[in-house]
Amino acid sequence: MDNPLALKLSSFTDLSGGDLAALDAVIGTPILRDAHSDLIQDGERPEKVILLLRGWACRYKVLEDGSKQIIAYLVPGDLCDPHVFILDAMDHSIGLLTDAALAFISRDAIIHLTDCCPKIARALWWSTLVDEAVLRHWLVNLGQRDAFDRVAHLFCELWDRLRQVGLKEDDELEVPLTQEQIGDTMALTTVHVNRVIQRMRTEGLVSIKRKKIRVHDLPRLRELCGYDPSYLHLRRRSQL
Amino acid sequence: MDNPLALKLSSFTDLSGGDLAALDAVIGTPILRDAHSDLIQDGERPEKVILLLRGWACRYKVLEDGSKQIIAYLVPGDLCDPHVFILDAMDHSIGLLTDAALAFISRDAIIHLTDCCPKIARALWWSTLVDEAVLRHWLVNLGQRDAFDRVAHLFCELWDRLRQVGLKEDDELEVPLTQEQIGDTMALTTVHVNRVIQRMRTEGLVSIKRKKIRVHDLPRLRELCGYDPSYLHLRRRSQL
DNA sequence: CGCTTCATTGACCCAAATCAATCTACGTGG
DNA sequence: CCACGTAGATTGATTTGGGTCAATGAAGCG
Repeated sequence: MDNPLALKLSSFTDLSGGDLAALDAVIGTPILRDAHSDLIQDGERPEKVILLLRGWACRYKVLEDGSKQIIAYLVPGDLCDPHVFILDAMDHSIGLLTDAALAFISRDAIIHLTDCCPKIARALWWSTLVDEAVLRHWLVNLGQRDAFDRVAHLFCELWDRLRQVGLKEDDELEVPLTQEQIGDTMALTTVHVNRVIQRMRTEGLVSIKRKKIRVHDLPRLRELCGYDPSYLHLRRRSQL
Repeated sequence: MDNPLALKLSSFTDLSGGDLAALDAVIGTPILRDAHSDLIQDGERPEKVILLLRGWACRYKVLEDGSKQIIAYLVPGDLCDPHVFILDAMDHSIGLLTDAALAFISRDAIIHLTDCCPKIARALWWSTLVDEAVLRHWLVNLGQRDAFDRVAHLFCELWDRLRQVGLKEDDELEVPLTQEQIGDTMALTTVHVNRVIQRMRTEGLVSIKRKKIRVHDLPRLRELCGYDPSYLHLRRRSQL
């Protein structure tokens, strides 16, 4: 299966052949975009739903004083706001962190998809609820945890999310983020992110290869920061 | 109109008489509960959707080390997670901050309501998207703003949300929260919240009457903290 | 080879935390 | 009616995690 959305939704529900075909149909020809371009900007009115097929993106908000907060990461298989048409205008931007392949899905196609395939509708709901749970978890991170635990939690979460869409077969995680981006995510300065990662490195938890951070020792990282992945709701509700 | 949910949804869409009747029907006899009790706890599986009719509640998460983060406030008219049945278990708790009146709505009643009344279904969707926008805004607050601005933003938001459900006719806002609760919300210690509020008091922005904080000078508070309420999406999308 | 983008390091600073008392207003039982 | 207990608000002294500022590497690239 090379449709990361289908793969992600499958981790929640059993999709039929028809469901899978419907999910493939909405994608069409992938559109390629370069890193650092914005998919949609704060204040714009979205006309399409964006599905990320390859690469990484993020939601972010820039304040008047120039400070920036990354609000969420989008990885392959993530669909931004299937029901965003209801609102008037975006209250944040979505930008690409890497080169990416995208599918732009029209409002009508989304409506058709959910009307035809109740399982998909339900699975998209689930996905939306998980996105919200992740947001709540980030809020708890920023509010209550120190710098080390914040960064460690981020790595643990990305590990689990990438594994869910089949992008992690090995036992290492490669993080394609600059230390500045990690800082904008966890509300730390580049300098401090660097010091945290230094510490992780001297403790043998991560290493740097070609400017990319690699996480080796996930079990110990999890234990050190008290990570509990239940908020990702990776298991489906038993009776469904 | 004494149904705060109907009032809230009306601010987004025009509800018919039938819609209003349907919304009244799901409420039934309000249930009274005392402050400080939990409506649902972390790890439990919700069986009913909770509608808050009177009083204040909050979502919160307690960490292993005992620290607590308030994740959201629920005020009259707020419905928690209309689609929470999809998930396996709660990843946070919901507790009452004041004495309250509630309606517990069954899963079937929610499904019936949304199946019969497409306008209500859409308005509930809108409400869910606004909740998520508020959460994103809080994340930006915790990550990028200093103590004064965080507390000021909270007051401004509560002002707008209460006005939306008809609980604010005068030009003052009474905040029924302890300084400790404000601290747990904005990730500050009680001591520091107190100092921030002292400052607001000496600058004539708020006052304390009978242990309740009262906000007088909203315009200046808004200006001082750079508050922009667009994230609450109080205006409906024009063409709907 | 010179840019440019990231990563790294050191010296110093500050907003907010911590610790530790008070103070105040209620509410309650006697 | 009052002494007492308790939750919450205040205040002061001190500490600290992380920020700020300012260079210095180091790798990739046109």
